[in-house]
Amino acid sequence: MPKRSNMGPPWWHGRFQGRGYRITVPREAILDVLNRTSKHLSAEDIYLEVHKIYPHIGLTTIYRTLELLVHIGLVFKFDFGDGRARFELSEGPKGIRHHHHLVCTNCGRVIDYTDFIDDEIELLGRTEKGLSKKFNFKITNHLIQFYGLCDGCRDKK
Amino acid sequence: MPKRSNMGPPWWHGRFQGRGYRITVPREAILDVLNRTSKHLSAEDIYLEVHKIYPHIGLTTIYRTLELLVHIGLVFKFDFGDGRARFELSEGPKGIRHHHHLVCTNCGRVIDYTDFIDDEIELLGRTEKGLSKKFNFKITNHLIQFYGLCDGCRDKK
DNA sequence: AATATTAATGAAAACCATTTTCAATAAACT
DNA sequence: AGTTTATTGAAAATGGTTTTCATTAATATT
Repeated sequence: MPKRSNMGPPWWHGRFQGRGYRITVPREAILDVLNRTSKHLSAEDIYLEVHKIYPHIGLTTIYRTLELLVHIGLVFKFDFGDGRARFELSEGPKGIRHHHHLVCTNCGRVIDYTDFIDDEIELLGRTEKGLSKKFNFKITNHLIQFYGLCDGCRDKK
Repeated sequence: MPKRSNMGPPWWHGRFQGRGYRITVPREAILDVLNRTSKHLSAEDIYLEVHKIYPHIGLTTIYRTLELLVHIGLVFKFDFGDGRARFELSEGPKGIRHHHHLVCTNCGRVIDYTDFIDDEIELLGRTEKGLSKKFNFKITNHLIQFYGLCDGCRDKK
């Protein structure tokens, strides 16, 4: 249930208006779902969640909206190698929920970690600046993932 | 043309034998293609390349072999967001060809960079050690990608 | 070297996440 | 309220990847 309460329009409205994009019920519902979770949701996960409240919203709209949200930088799309994309609200490196992933290549488990983020941020800051300059590339986000065998899988092999 | 010349069996044989995996013509051909390029090849790219020399080898075998190679850690699978996976021979952070990617979210261009790798290695070493200990995770590889707009795309928007 | 064992292969079909099509709907502007 | 045009939903299409199954060939055994 998207709760707008009484503190004016949600923070994301500005990202739509002025670019020709419209604020619609499905879009608000999807952002709301993403905003409430810290999990890595697939398009279908989001569909099922949205469906509970708005049964008429179709999976196609979920995909289209996610594509838009990724495009305007509100959402980040991940690939953990299981054939379906995952989505999270994107927060820059300074965001409170910013984290990276540890992916088990055997069972597919994904662990979020926030440790060492400070060191990483410092390095990433330098790297981004350097790359940005060298390649005239405007960097908007980054992805760091470690792969290996998780606690449960490392001994079984 | 897989060239084995005269210096004994290729370095990867040891990764197959002893684990019950067999050394076959398709597998050698695929590794050979990957070994000769520095591009990011899709399964189909590899198929077409292999097909020039071994026209009877099918796409199915390419997929199966790549899956195996990824599983035993010889190959790394990337996702650049265009709906098809890319493969590269995996080299650890110290490998001569080790690099990271800059991905343009507008046109899909991928730039390899090796700059700042030294700094990264130092940080990654620490991070890996810490994460490995904290989560009892055996880290075998990592992925670092920056996203943004490339030289050609940044102004057009 | 011949045979037995079983992993690997190829062709076709199946799979399934994602995208496209197109007519109907509903934001935002006048 | 009326107009414009972005957005939506349902169904069909797409296309990379996986599965099936009978055949072939790499390795082990004799």
